[in-house]
Amino acid sequence: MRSIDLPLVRELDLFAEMEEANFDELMQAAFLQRFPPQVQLITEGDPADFLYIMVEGGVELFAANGGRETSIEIMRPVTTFILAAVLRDAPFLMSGRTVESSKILMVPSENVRAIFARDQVFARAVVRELAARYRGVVKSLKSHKLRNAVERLANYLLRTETEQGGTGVVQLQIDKRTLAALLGMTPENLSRAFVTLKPYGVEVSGREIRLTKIDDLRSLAKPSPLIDDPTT
Amino acid sequence: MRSIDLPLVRELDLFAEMEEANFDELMQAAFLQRFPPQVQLITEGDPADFLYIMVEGGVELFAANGGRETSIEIMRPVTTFILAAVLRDAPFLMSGRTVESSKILMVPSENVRAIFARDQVFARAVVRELAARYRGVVKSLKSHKLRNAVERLANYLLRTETEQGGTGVVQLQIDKRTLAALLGMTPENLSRAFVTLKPYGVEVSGREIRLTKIDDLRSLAKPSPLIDDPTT
DNA sequence: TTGAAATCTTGATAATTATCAAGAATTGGC
DNA sequence: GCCAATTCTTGATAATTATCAAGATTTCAA
Repeated sequence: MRSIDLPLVRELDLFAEMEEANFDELMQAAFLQRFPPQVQLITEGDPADFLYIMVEGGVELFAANGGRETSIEIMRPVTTFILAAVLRDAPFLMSGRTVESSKILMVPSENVRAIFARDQVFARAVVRELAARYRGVVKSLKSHKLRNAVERLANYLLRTETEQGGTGVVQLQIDKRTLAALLGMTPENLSRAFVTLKPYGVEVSGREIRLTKIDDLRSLAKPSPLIDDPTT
Repeated sequence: MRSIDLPLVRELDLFAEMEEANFDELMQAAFLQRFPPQVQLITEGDPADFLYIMVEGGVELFAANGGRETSIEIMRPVTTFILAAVLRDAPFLMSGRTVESSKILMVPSENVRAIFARDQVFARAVVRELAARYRGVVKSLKSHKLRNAVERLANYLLRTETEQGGTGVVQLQIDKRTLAALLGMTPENLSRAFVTLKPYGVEVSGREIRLTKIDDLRSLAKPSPLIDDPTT
C-alpha cells in the first residue's frame, strides 16, 4: 500500500499500541483500493475474507430482506468495519457500498486472526473496538425502539452538529434517501419530519441544515448520553 | 460460590479453554447470588462493577427513555451479560431485572479485566463472545427495521419452536407483556398479531403456542439465516 | 447553458401501530 | 376452592408511518 496512508491507519485505536513488527506484517498482506461511488464492496451472506479499513470517503452498511432495504451505519475514516465477521469467520450480516469515491485498505482475515492470536496488545485493542461497536448498535436499537421518526431525526441533527464543530450548521454527508434509511423511515417521511422541525429552528436548504434554536430543538429531542453520546 | 454450579460456568465458551489457575482466580473473587423475580439488578447509566453470569432463571435487559420502555434481550443460563460495559469500564446501556427466581454469578469487573490482560486464551474467548453478541444485536436491529410486527412475531415463534426441540409447540418463558416489549410492540398489538396468525396455524392457549401449519407460517415469516439463525 | 435524469417535496390516501376503555381470563395468596 | 389482583384480549379511535402519484428542484453531462 502507499506508505503515505499508513500513519493514519497506525493511529487507529485498533493498531496504535501494537508492536511494529506485527503491524508491518499485517500491512504487508494488505492492499489499498480506490473505489468509485456506489460500488458494492461486500454482500450479506458472503464469507468475510478481508477486514476493511476506511482511509478516505464513506461506506454505507445496509441490509435487505423481503424486498425491503435499510441502512445500518455509515462508516467514515478512519475506522474498520466488519471486524466481528472477520473474528468469527462468519458470513457478513450486512452489505456495504461506497457512498462516494473512497480509498479502502483491505487486510486478509487470516492475517488479522493470526496476529490477533499472538499479539496481546492487538487483542486487547480488538476487544475495546468490538465492545465499542456493540454498544453503538445497542444505542441504535434503543433509538429505534424508544423514539418516533421526528425524535430520531432531531437527535441525529444535534449529534451531527456537535460532531461537525458546534457551529449551528449541519452539512449532510449523505443524500436524504440514505439518511431516511439510516433513521428508519421513508424519504417522504423524512421530508415531512424536516417540516415538523421547522418551528424548532431547523432550516433546510439542500444538504445544509441550519439549527437556529438549538435549545428548542434539544427540548424536543431530549437527547440521552446513553443513546446519543458516541463516547459513552 | 457453591462449587456445584462451577462446572456449568466452566463449560461456557467464555471460560472453557482458559487455564485452571486463572479460572480459579476469577471464581475466587466471584460470588453467587439468588434473586427473587422482578428484582432490578442493574440500572442503565450505572458503572459496570461486575460481570454477570446467569446460572439459573432469566434476566430481562431493558432500556427506558422519555417515559417509554423496551426490552432488548432476555438472558438465559448459561450466559454472561454486560460484557461490553465491563471491558470498556463504561456505564451500562441497559437495565436488567430478573423475570423469575434466578441464580446469578457476579465477578468483579477488575478481576475480569486483569485476567483478560494476561490470559490469551481467555482474551480470545472474550472476543468470540463479544463478536457473537455484536452480531446478535445487529440481527435484532435488522429484524426491527425490515419487518412489521406480525412478521417479527412469526419469526420469533419459529425460532423458539426450533430452540425448544421442534415439537410444534412453543412454551413462552416470559409473560406476553415482556414478549411484546421484546418484539417492539404494545401488548394489545401482540394479542392482535396472534389473531392475525391464527390462519397460519398458530393456536394460543396461555403460554403454550401450538404451531399446526409450520410451512404456512414459514412462508409468511420468510425467516432468514442472516437474521434468525442464532449460530450464524 | 440546456435538458434529461435523478432527487426531493407535497398531497391524498392507505396501512400499520398506539392509545384508551372495558371486559374476560388467569394467577396466586389465603 | 375462592376472591382479588393481575394479565390478557377486544373494540373503538387516534396517531404514526408508508404508499402512490405528481410536481418541483437539483445535478450533471453534453
